[in-house]
Amino acid sequence: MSALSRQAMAEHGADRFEASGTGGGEAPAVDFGPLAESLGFRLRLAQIKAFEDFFSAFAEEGLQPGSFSVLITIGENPGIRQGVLAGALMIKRSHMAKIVQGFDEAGLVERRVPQDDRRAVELTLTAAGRQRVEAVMPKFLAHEKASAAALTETERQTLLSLLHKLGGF
Amino acid sequence: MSALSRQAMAEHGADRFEASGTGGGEAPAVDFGPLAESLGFRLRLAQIKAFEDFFSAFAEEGLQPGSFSVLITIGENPGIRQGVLAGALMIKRSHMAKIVQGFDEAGLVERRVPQDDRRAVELTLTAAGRQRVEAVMPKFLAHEKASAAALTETERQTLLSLLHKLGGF
DNA sequence: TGTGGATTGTTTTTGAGTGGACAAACTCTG
DNA sequence: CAGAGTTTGTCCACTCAAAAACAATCCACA
Repeated sequence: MSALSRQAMAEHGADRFEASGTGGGEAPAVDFGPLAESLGFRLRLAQIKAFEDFFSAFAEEGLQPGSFSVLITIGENPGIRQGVLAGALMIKRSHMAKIVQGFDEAGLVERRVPQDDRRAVELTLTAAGRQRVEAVMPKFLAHEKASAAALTETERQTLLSLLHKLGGF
Repeated sequence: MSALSRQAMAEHGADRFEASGTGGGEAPAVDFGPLAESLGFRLRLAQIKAFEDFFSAFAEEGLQPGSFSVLITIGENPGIRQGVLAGALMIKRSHMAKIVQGFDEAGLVERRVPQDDRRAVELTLTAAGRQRVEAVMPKFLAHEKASAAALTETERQTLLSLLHKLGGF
């Protein structure tokens, strides 16, 4: 049964997705019941898997998905406020403070307090920071491509669009 | 521009998704750069949002998405092995031990050691556990429906199928 | 002017989740 | 049967991330 053909069946509320083991042979099937139809549940499973893949690919670089996205986004938005960055990436401000502190100490990010609002912090990549991003980017793009290998390009774009729409932003 | 119409544009690599603030008015737009096209990144965003929604809906019940899914899955698969459960829900065995311990102490789950393999633990809901699940289920289903309100039913099913396919199980 | 409230980032504390070492039980092979 | 290797769950130490309390600054309005 193809994944997309399930659509018609589901209208009758009669199907149940199951978890069969990934590779190893005789993993018992698990019935997810109503969870199988839950977007939140499926999102969680997909995201955990995506994170694991990212980790195993970038472990040696000492990179984590979260902080890597911070670095890239600062590069794309020089002078961005720390709170705005946190909001966009859905990272709590308290956590963002830690992350930025780490990057600052590592010399990858510069924090600048603007004169018109001395509470705020504006973030920019240092030369080392830009260099770091450029160094890792090719591997990142390759990883992206590989992680979407199970989908056609059209499916991938559809998935992106639907996630985008679901988030409402 | 509709979310789905972006598909054609993206082929030319010229578009950039942006993060506009959800509600409050003048939130500055943030350029995600290559991240906007990243499945892992979009998954993370969508999942964080889904979790937050779940939390704000179920805070008073003292329920968390992860442990709730454990409870439901035990209910759907009486006698399931603890390790099998952990594998299906992508929860590490060490963590599952903690979760199950909590449910056991709360009297919601019964742990039984089968005779044919005295290392293993088989899990079943107690009467109180079943009652708990039944009590929360209507609210959960309503929450699911509300959280998918931004999508049509067809889009929702497509999204489920694509997530399913992406995970490869 | 100056005072109360809101915003911005930091610090502290708490909990979720992981990794690794471990003990007990099982299996396979000689 | 005996031993090595594997599987299953548990415990402990640790990291990641969130919640809450906090300090500094800004803003609105009398």
